[in-house]
Amino acid sequence: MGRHSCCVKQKLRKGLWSPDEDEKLFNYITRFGVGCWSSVPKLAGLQRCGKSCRLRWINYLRPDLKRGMFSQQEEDLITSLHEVLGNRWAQIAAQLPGRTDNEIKNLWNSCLKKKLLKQGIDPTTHKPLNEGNVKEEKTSTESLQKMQIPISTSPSATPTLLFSSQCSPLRISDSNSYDDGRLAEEASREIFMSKQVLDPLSYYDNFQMSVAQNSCYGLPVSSSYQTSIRTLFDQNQFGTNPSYGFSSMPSLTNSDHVSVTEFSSDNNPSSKISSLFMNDNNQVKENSSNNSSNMSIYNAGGGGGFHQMMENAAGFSWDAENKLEHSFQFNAIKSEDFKTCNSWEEGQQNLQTHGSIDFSCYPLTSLSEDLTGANFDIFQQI
DNA sequence: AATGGGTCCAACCGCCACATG
DNA sequence: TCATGTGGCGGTTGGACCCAT
Repeated sequence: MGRHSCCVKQKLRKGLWSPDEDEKLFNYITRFGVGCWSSVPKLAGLQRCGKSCRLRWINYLRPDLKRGMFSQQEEDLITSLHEVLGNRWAQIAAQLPGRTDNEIKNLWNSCLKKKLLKQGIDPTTHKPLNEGNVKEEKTSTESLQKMQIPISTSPSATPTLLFSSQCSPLRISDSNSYDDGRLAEEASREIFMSKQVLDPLSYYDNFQMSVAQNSCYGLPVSSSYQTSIRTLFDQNQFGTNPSYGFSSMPSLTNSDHVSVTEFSSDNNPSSKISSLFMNDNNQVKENSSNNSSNMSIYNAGGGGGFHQMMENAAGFSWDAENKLEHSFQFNAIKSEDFKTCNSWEEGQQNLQTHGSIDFSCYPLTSLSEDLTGANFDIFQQI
C-alpha cells in the first residue's frame, strides 16, 4: 500500500522533467486525452509512472494554468479561504481559477505564513498570536458557521459554492440537489468540506449582489477586500461575457490581447508558439455557441478565453533551447469542430474525426475537473 | 571568485478513498 | 467481503537559485 504499483517498476525516471518529456506528454494528452493515467507513460513513450505524468500535467502542462505571480487579491483570497478551510489546498485552489493546489501550498508555506506571522497573526488559527491558544478549537467551526458553510467529511458530492443573490449567506449547490433554493445549512453539511466547486456563472452573477450588500461568504467584507475580489473577478472578465463558464480558463482583457500580440513579436521561442496559436485562432470564427464544450468556450467572447489558453500554452517555461517551436504539433482548431461530447471516448472520436482538441472530455484535476462537469451542465441547460 | 545560508518550487512520498473484479 | 488498482490529496524534500559575506 502507499506506493503505486506503477512506481515500483524499474527504470522509471524521477526528478525534473526534461523539455523532451514535457513535449511527449503534452503532445500525447492534447492528441488523445487521458483515459487512464497509468497507461499514459507507456503510450506517450515516457519512462515515468502515471502518477508523475498526471502531476506534471496538472501542475505545469495544462493549458488553462495561470502562470506568474499571485496578485494581492489572490493572496487575500487564499488567506481568507485558509482561515475557513485550513490546509485543504485542493479546495482552496478550486476557488482560484488557473492556480494549482501545489502552487497555493507553496505560496502559503513560503510567503503567506510569514506575512501573517509578521502581522502578529497565527497562520494556523488566524488569531492574534497572543490569543492564539485561547479557544483555538473554536476557530474553524466558528468561521464555517458564520459563513454557513457546511462541515463535512464526505468526499462524494461535488457541490457548487455560490454567492447568494438573495442574501449574504453562502449557498451550496451541487447543481442537482440544491437548486431548489435551500440554504446551505438546510442542505447536508456532509458536502461542502469534502469538495467544493466554483460555479463561475452563478459565482459572478451572485457575487455582484453580495458585494452590493457588503458581504462575502456570508461575512461582512471590508471595502478594500471587496475591491480586491472585485478586481480579481474583473481580471478574469467573468462579467463581460455571458458565455464564460470555465473559470479555470480565464479570459484576457483587451490589454491582454495587446500583450499577447506584443509577446508574439519577439524572438522568444515560446512566443513563437504563441504566434502560432494566434494565427490559428485568427482563423477561428468568433461565433460563440453556448451549446458547446468547454473548449469552445475558448472561442467565446472575441476569443479571449482561447487566447488565454494559447497564451498560457505559450507560457511554458521551456529552457532557452526549448524545442517547442518545431516539435509541438498543434492542430488548427476551428470552432465548428467543437462538438459537445459526453464522454472521453466521444472526445476521442471527435478528435479523430476533426483532428481537434476537446478538453471537456479530458479528465482534469483538482482545480478544474469539477468545474468541467459543473459548467458542462450549465451549458447543457442554456 | 568562492562559499555558505536562505528561499522557492517542482516533484516525490505516503496515505486514503473509491472503483472494480 | 476482500484484494487490487488507481486517482487524489497534503506533507515533505531536494536541488536550483539568489544574495550576503
